[in-house]
Amino acid sequence: MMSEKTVARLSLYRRLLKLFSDENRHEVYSHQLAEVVKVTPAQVRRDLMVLGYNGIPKRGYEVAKLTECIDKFFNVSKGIGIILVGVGNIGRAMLSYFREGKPYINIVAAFDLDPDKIGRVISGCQCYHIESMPKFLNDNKIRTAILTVPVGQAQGVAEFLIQNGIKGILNFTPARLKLSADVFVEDVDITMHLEKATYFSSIVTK
Amino acid sequence: MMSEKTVARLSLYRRLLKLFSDENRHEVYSHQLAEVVKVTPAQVRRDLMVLGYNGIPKRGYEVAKLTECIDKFFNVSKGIGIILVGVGNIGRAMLSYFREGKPYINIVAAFDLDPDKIGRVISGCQCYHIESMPKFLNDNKIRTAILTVPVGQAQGVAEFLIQNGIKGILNFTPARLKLSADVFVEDVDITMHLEKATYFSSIVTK
DNA sequence: TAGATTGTTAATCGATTAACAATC
DNA sequence: TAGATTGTTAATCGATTAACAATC
Repeated sequence: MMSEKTVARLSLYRRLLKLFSDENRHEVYSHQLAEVVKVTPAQVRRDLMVLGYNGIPKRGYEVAKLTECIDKFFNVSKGIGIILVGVGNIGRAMLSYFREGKPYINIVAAFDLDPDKIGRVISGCQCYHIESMPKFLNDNKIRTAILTVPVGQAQGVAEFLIQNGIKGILNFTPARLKLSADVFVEDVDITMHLEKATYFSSIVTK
Repeated sequence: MMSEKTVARLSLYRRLLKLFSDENRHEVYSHQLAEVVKVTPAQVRRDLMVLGYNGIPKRGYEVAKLTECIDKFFNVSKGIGIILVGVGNIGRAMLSYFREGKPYINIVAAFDLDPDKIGRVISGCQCYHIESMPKFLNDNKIRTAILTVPVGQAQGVAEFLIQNGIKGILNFTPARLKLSADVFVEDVDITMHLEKATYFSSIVTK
């Protein structure tokens, strides 16, 4: 089983490789990736080993082939469809964010309760009533959802999601979801991140 | 020096304590906090030890006093002012998010380049031209900034921020900032989080 | 008292790094 | 060849947990 940190780093390497590719660089060394991601070159080599693609001593890794391997690891070719639940401020920001320049992950539908939002197209994404979600998920074989509902509704909506086949949730609410162990929850706890930033910015006086 | 993880957990404990307080619970055990945060009770006790407030065997921790200690740890009493740079979709979402129910952290000003935004009040926050930032930071002794500019401008704006006294950045851009070591950067890498969620939701079939 | 929880340390665990033979 | 980088493992490091005496 792949560690969460390795997966997170592979996502970063992927982005860096795109930059190298844009600059027409054909090879990259482990220490070049390591510098940006702030790990040792050995760690990078270790991460890349799991992809089953080998670098060449003295030449490094071929940018194109390595990109292909990481894309394969993340199943890019399939084109991943996800849904978003809760079209509030953060929900709309995410619809806009993932509309641009994320070619393989697409938010294919948004769901809400607010009659003002239902039926509208927001940042290119159709907004439906949450009641129509079960049928939608079943028809489209969606496994991942972005959760941007108000905190009080988070647990209930999350349970509703997994009842309908969702296996992974990107949780932007501050709620700590209690769900069965076979569901993956990635928390993005914005308040916590900001409290960390304010805490450390006040003590780094030195 | 406090570990980042400990600070992150203290932020979570703080929120949980507020919930306990709302329920009129006066005491809390380490294992009750541990369950929600998904660590062992020993870890919770260890985290709380650093606050210099002791629990009582058999009775646990007093919710009110413990809250007070964590608030003190995060310097709540001071009322922390932060700024936001880049009033795009995510920037506006953050302005709205931190306007509600975050009593001690306030976004006191937003900055942008877009003439359409400058001079407006967005989610209760005044929007200024980025040129007026140095004076504002100096007058108001701000140390923390939320960075929500387009990725291509992130590094430049971040350098501008630290030139003007910012010591901590909450970075919502996918850029990996290269800054001096005495600046704290908290990355919120949304694409990476989503890629993690999609990866793990596709392999938890079991 | 008996039983449960605390503060605290030693042991454990897992992730990271140093190191090095192999290789281009 | 000489020098640099790779794949890989043993050593290191730091964070977490188990364990237990002290305590209410």
